[in-house]
Amino acid sequence: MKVSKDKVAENRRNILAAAARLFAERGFEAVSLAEVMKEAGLTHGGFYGHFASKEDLVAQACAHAVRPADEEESKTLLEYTTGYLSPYHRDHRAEGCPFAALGSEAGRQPITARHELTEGLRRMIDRLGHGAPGEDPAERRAKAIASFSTMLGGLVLARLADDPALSDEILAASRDALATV
Amino acid sequence: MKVSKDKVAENRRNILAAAARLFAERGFEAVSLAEVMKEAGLTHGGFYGHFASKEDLVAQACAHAVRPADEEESKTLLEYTTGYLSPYHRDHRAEGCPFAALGSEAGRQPITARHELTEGLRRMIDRLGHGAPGEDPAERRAKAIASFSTMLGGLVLARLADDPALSDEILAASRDALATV
DNA sequence: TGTACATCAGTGAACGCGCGTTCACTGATGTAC
DNA sequence: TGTACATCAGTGAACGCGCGTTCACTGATGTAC
Repeated sequence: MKVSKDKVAENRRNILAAAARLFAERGFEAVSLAEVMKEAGLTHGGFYGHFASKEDLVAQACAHAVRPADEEESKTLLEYTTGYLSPYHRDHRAEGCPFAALGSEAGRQPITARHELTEGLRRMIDRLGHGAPGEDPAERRAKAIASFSTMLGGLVLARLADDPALSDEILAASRDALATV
Repeated sequence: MKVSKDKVAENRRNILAAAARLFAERGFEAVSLAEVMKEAGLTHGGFYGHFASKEDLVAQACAHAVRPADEEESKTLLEYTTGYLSPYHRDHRAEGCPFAALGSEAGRQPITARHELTEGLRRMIDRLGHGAPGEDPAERRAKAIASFSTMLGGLVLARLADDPALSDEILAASRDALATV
């Protein structure tokens, strides 16, 4: 049955949100289109009315995942770091940083998805740069990049470790290193 | 046809090496068992004579990928950093660091694979800690962990970025930050 | 040392299954009058 | 504003395909004598 234009737009947003969540949780390949549609409250046949292919969904879900968050603009780098390298963030992949959730897979995705993620990464670097300490913009930008590398790597390693003590130690060591930047 | 015991052992090593290479290049799920066996010079039917399942192969390939490299033991942390955050390493995923190639997927793998990777991570931290500067072992260890986080994150982001200039900038900023530790 | 044969690593066809994708159909929407 | 009907978003069965896995078979290995 046909649905209203508003409902169509809402369905599309739901599909993107469901895809972004599921991809972050289980990876691009492990999630089927049927699962995404079910999570969005629809049946799988309607998918191709919204997207051209799974590859298209992956790219648009990446764009959705890295879209500007509006708030948090005024956080300092250090404040951001503490929340990023927290046990809560480590344990909640689906609602966390998409770069940490999908980072190593992202490099092998089609250029469309990589491009969306790269644009998101630029915004992230700019945002962190505004809250970073340093004499001139170039120094602040370099600090933002290096700090984000440490955050991302620390979170990925903390999620990888199957020993909670080691995992906590990785979070703490990465946090402490960033506290002295 | 039956083959000699030596050949069986060699075949097994070839399967593990092929799997580790292909997994690092394309991820665990995108690589089929038939591809692994073909790369190892065998046909797919023989797979189950060596491994119980794909999950078993994934775990053992992880163990293979993070096995101690014997050499490089005496490198300083800074020397290691330079090679790690190099364009060559970024552009050669298959022969590079398995944590960077598979990091974000690894956290969602079965516990068997995560355990092998965690053991490899412990060895990596110990090795880097020996070459790290610092007053006492605890300080050197913390430095090794934070530095490896920066290396891993920097490499993952450099591989993700579809803009070569941004990618190079990420490598350089991460390298420079580690040079002053 | 030489021979006879049981063992078993590897082969390749076959399996069931879930995937991405397609399509005829349904029925609410929204436009033309 | 009210009615008639063309449009089209969503449904669910169906498709071909490649996957992980199984298995009857082959023939070189390596052991028993």
